[in-house]
Amino acid sequence: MSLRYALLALLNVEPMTGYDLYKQFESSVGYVWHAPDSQIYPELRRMERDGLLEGEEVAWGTKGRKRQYHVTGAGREAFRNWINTQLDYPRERDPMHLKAAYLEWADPDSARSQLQAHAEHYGARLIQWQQKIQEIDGGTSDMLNRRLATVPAGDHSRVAAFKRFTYEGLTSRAESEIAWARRGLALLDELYPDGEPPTAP
Amino acid sequence: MSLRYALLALLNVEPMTGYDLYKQFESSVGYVWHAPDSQIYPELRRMERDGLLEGEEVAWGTKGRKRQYHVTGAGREAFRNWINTQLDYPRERDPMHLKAAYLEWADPDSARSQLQAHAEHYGARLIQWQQKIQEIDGGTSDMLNRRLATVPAGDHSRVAAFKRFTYEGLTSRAESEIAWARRGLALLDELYPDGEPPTAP
DNA sequence: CTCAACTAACTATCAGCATAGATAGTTAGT
DNA sequence: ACTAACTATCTATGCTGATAGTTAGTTGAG
Repeated sequence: MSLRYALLALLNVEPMTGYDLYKQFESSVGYVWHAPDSQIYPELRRMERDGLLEGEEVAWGTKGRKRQYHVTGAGREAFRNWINTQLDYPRERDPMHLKAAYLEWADPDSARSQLQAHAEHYGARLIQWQQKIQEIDGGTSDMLNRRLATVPAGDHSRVAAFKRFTYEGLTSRAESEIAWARRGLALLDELYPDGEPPTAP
Repeated sequence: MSLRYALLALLNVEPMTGYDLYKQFESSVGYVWHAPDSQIYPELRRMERDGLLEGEEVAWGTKGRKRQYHVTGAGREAFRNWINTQLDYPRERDPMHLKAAYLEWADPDSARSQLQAHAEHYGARLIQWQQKIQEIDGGTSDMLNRRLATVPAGDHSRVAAFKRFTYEGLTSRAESEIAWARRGLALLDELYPDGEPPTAP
């Protein structure tokens, strides 16, 4: 159900086509939320059906047509309603931590490379999210600037603060994952000091 | 696809019925991985069909019957294969962080209570996971003890170390989420010093 | 001019998971 | 003897998301 609200959030800034939204999710916005186009187009149709959006056929080239959606009053209300509603947390289900619990079954070299990959995965995210924070601080965030243009100047700092806050959360999560993976690598060195003992537990 | 391996992990320790496994996921094991019974029973049948498990009808009371599954050689191999395979990370998709990015739309009181709930949610998890660590350290973890009974004494410390490592990761993640939520609450106090300004952005 | 890359939208299929409910037998306490 | 709680298994429905296509028009570089 969150895809709907991610779409509303983006369309609150300005009207867009499904393809525009897809591009957003493929680039910077995708660092917070991602969706494939095969999910976006049908959802937009459902949202229009539900009265949250209104679509409008726009010419594109000579024969081309595209459908641009803008948020309706009901859409804005639904968004505000969502943002004020407590979300319910899913049960735990994390493949990497599940794996970690049974790492004695793994080939030590494989365990090492997987923890290494874990650190690298979050390392890459970390850089992206830190970059976002710098863009926010430097006023060079395209997304944020378009959003700021739609709110009174007095609210600018507030809007920026929440965006920054979001990325802070993501960076500290990434840092915690990296630290964990590093501890895991150290643990492997400790538990398998010499080369590679038999794999079968 | 991870459910399959979570089930194999549990069944590697001892044969169990679908209901036994369901109970495990409902209790302590559920702090790392959860699945409803409606997912477990069909998956067990598929796993038996795929030769990873063998099921056996066991009497239960006078008329009752239950099906107890044990892991086959192919099952153990599949598990070892999984644990040695690099997993691929899903794209970012976190409702709470999505929400946080648009918190200027929220009613400040609602924002506060949601961040409070976020901290409390992870606070509860934190306690559970810390408890697990203490059980591991104190040798009172039922699950771990049954698992240790199946491996040579020389491997005990290793097996325990990986379990502990898993819960360490989960606790530090929880701590990072709690810290983030607290920072959010402080931010709200900063941005809305006096009562509650108009909600509409 | 033409070809590659891009824009735009849509379809199909499948796994995972949530939710809800159905059925039937068992056990323990009153 | 009754009944509540538990054990055991199964089914149905629906949403989300991943993957992998298809179709058609547009734009820009060489």
